[in-house]
Amino acid sequence: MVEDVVRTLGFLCLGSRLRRIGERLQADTQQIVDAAGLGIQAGQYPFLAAIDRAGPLTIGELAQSVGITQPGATRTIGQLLELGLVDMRPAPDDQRRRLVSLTDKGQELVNYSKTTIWPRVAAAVADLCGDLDGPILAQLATIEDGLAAAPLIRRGTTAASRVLSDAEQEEGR
Amino acid sequence: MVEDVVRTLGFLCLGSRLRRIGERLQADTQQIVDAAGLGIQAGQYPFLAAIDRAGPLTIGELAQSVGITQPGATRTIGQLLELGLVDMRPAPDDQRRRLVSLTDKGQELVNYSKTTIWPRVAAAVADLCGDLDGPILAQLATIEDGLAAAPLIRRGTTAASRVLSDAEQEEGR
DNA sequence: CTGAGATATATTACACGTTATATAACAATA
DNA sequence: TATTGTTATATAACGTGTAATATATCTCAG
Repeated sequence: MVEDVVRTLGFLCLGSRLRRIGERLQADTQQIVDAAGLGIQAGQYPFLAAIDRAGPLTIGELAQSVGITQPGATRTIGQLLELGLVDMRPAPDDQRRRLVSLTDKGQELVNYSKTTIWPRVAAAVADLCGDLDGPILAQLATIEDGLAAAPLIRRGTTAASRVLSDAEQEEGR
Repeated sequence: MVEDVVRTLGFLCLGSRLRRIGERLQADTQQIVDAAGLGIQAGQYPFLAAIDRAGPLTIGELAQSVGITQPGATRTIGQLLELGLVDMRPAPDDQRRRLVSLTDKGQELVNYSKTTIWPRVAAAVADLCGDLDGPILAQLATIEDGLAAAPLIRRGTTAASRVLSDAEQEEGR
């Protein structure tokens, strides 16, 4: 077996490692989403969730809200337009801004996801790392080992509804 | 100010969030590397470090070692070949395998980086999150806030040598 | 020793992030 | 009001990960 250098090098490779774990988590999440038969990418959800929470948002606000750059937001919103999940029209007061809102179809998808997929994913992730504590490198090692032992799709199918609100509290610090 | 949904949604978006932070860390690391005037990408370092630690490795072993897929390893090694930092030749016993080793130039770069850049980066990251403890979501929030307050390049220029060995111990659990 | 399957690497196409820059609309001042 | 600068979005080019597949080499059963 070969040494995992990214893991061995600790803080030096923390960036690579976070990215790597994040990609793995997203891929695992995609499996759960796909299993529900919705034709959507997991990475598109934060955009829908942002509009669902805050009401119609401009491209720039969406970019800020999901934490990526504006061209990335423009592209993803383009995809969601194609899928008929969102609608875009110029803001009435400023023709430069484009207000993006959920279509009925988009709102339905969000409502459905909120009751089924999202709690399921949150519960699986919580099962993976919800009770962890301690230095970050140790937690990451546990998460990596945990994912190797059992992917998200085989985790946490119970107590799902509890988890979302916990997450929000967490952030409220 | 717009709400950060990825942060708000907690475990549900942990994948996106880890990726986002990882990308940010890597971009910050690149600044430090660039400041040293070496014409190398931060993401290429793990490959060099892997060979430096284990001796010549095949493409497949490198992929495993760095934790990416084989096509990614093939591409990065291609770049390092272009840069003259590594050498590749078929394994003597199996013509399918390609053994990748450091050139003199590559070894020099590693030796130099080991004494200057790597401790610098590790120290900056340790300064950012070395003393953190507690649930992972809280730690991530602190890291995000910390990066916003002061990027890596403005962190941890002292006590650098200590950090690398600590990281290795950490992993030894 | 030959043909079938397995394995290692290379190639291709794609996903999704970035930076840099173009374009359109707004704001302000000479 | 015409010009000049700023702001919002779109587009282009690129980086670096992935999955799917082609190609070359090895292994082994018949």
